[in-house]
Amino acid sequence: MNRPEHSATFDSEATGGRWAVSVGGGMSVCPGRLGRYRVKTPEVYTDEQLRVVAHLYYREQLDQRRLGGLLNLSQAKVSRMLTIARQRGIVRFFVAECEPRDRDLERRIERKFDLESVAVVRTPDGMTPENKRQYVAYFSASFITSLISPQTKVVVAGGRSIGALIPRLPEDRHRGVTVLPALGVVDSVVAQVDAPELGRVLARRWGGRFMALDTPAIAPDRQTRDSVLRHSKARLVWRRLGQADAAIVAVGTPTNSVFANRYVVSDADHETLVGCGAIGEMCGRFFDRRGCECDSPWREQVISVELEHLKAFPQVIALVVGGDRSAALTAAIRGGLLKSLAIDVEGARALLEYEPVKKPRTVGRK
Amino acid sequence: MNRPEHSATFDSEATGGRWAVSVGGGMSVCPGRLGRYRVKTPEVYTDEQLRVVAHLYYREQLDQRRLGGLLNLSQAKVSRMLTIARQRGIVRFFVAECEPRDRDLERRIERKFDLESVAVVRTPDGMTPENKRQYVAYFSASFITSLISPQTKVVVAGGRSIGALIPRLPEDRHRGVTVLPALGVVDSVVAQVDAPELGRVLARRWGGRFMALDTPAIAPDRQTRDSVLRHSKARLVWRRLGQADAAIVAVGTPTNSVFANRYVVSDADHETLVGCGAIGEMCGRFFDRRGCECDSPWREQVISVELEHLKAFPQVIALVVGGDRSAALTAAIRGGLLKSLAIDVEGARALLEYEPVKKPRTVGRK
DNA sequence: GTGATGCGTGAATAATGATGCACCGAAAGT
DNA sequence: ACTTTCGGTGCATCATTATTCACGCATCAC
Repeated sequence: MNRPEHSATFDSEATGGRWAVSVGGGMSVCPGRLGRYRVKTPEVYTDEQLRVVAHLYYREQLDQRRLGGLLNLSQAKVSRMLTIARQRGIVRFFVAECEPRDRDLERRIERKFDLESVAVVRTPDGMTPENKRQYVAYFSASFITSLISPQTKVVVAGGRSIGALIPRLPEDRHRGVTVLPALGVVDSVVAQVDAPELGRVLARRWGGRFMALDTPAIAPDRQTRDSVLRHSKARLVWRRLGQADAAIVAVGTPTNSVFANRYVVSDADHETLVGCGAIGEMCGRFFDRRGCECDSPWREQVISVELEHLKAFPQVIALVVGGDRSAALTAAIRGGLLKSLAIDVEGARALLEYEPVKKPRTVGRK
Repeated sequence: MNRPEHSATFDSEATGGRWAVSVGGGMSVCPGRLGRYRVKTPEVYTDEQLRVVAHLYYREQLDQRRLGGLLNLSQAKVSRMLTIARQRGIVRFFVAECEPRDRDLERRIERKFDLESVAVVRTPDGMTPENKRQYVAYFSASFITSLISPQTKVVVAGGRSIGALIPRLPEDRHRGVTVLPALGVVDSVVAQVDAPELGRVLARRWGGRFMALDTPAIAPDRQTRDSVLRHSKARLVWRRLGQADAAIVAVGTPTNSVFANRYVVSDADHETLVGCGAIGEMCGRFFDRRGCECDSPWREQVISVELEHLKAFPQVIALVVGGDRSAALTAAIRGGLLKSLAIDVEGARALLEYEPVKKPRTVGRK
């Protein structure tokens, strides 16, 4: 009981994807597996037929069921025809330009700090910090992904920002990286945002393998740490940490770090650290305003990737949300700890405006 | 729930504007009561917010739930924001132009027959007759509506075509017409497409009132008819029929009319009618090729609007689907029975090509 | 203050759209 | 000729989106 639908003609610029989207003046049909479909889904429907269906659906606003009734098509068929109509560009969506990144700030930061690449994400006003993290994570995900080569070793730190980031990273089964956590388990109570957890997820996501670092992030004292590293099989992993190709890290402050938040950084500890000149933290290690690790007892207890190693990585990307990290960030950058940065507008502005208390003793670039 | 054959469904409550649609080069934000909303729903959201949501939804293809999670909005809110984004034109749909009407044929018919206005609807190939009716009805609905002034008296005939039309007529609570059926009940078994039924529906649809004609469409004989009209209170209604401002009618043939289809038009009757020169039918009345009512017994028994009255109406719109009505149509037009016409391409072509023949042999018999 | 009134909201729910699946017929392969 | 393959289809079902509903919070009139 059907349409003698036949009258093959025209050029169907078949496209994969689902929605033909156009933005601003130009128009970009969504990508996808073109050639395949071109062959697999030939001219089953006339452009004219699709136009009619599209017209009735989008302009006349008939729902698919009614529309099908009118043209004697099943609802499923209408749905499929609409998909094809979008693919062929018979229907296009124009979305007002919304540039989620501030290119200008990016340039300025890149120039000022001589960073490899910077993403500054515009966050809508009135977001809660958590929203902001999610938002920035979302919009910097592809940026960050693009900075990491397939088949490499990637170190992943923990924290809420990175915790927000990982699930947004585009799945990519062919990236096949080796993921290592920047540090071990911080607490017996495993948090979702601990580096090992995140690493595991990332490895799964990118179809890579994960190497666990089954050590505590912090040992009670130096001896313990050394023996852990000497005897444990984790030693291997730990050493590989130093030879990774890239790292995705967050930047903390003495008052706001993984440890400060979840741990024992007593007021006393805090004072000690500040006394040592600590101004920021990365991967569990505190550094001064030159970006050099502080020579505090912490240093002897932490089991994580070393700052000196980070410096040597071809790529180290920091994900920072918020405007209270300028000092730490500046220090880390000046110290050559970072190569790239993803940050929100607020943070970017603060960073640009931040003036180190003392003369910025620009430690040479990496 | 499958194939509702043809919808006995109601009207889809056109809920104001749902989609901002743009076509071709121009762009029209969906109508609806913008002004109203503009006032009722002032700048609750900034354009920027809407852009972000629209971007994430249309370009990044997040579903509303995920998107809401990202921005900390309920799914419902996202849905509403998208609606507003469409209304404000932040999102626009471009649909390839699809001209459902054939302007050229319309011109030619208007010119050739000196009709007031003509709509020729392009029907896709391979439709069943029922589909075609639905389709033509759909696309001629606004055309027909535009020809009928508010606050006037409208006569409505029956039949499948008009039955398909009525539910497609745009709702318009301010039209406030008075609807009268072209004729009474044809049978004790009321069909959905009988004039009284259709009239009722139309009146509801246009927020007007309906005047019932509680008489049979056909009386057994002249006496009965006269007495029905004399005594019945329907007389009033019947007389008003003659004073209406507009009519929406179909055109039948002696072999294919309301009566032929549903009733007693025996072969004998048929012969009688043809003998009288009947070539077409409208509102239960048969006419010859000059458009004059045939002087057959039928004429004395029918209780319906008179052709002479139709002639006097400022507006009479015929809705015709199919190419087998050319003779009847030509006669009706030549006789001045019609002012406007809505027809499909096939019918239009047939009409233009049709050449009246002297011999009443023209009526193709089946 | 004390209701009214209106607007915006999320949760629940209804409506609508997309898709997995089995089936069918045509064309290709054996 | 028979079998296989493959695109295309409708149905049933699942997923997503729109809307209904009751509520909370503000403003406004009394």
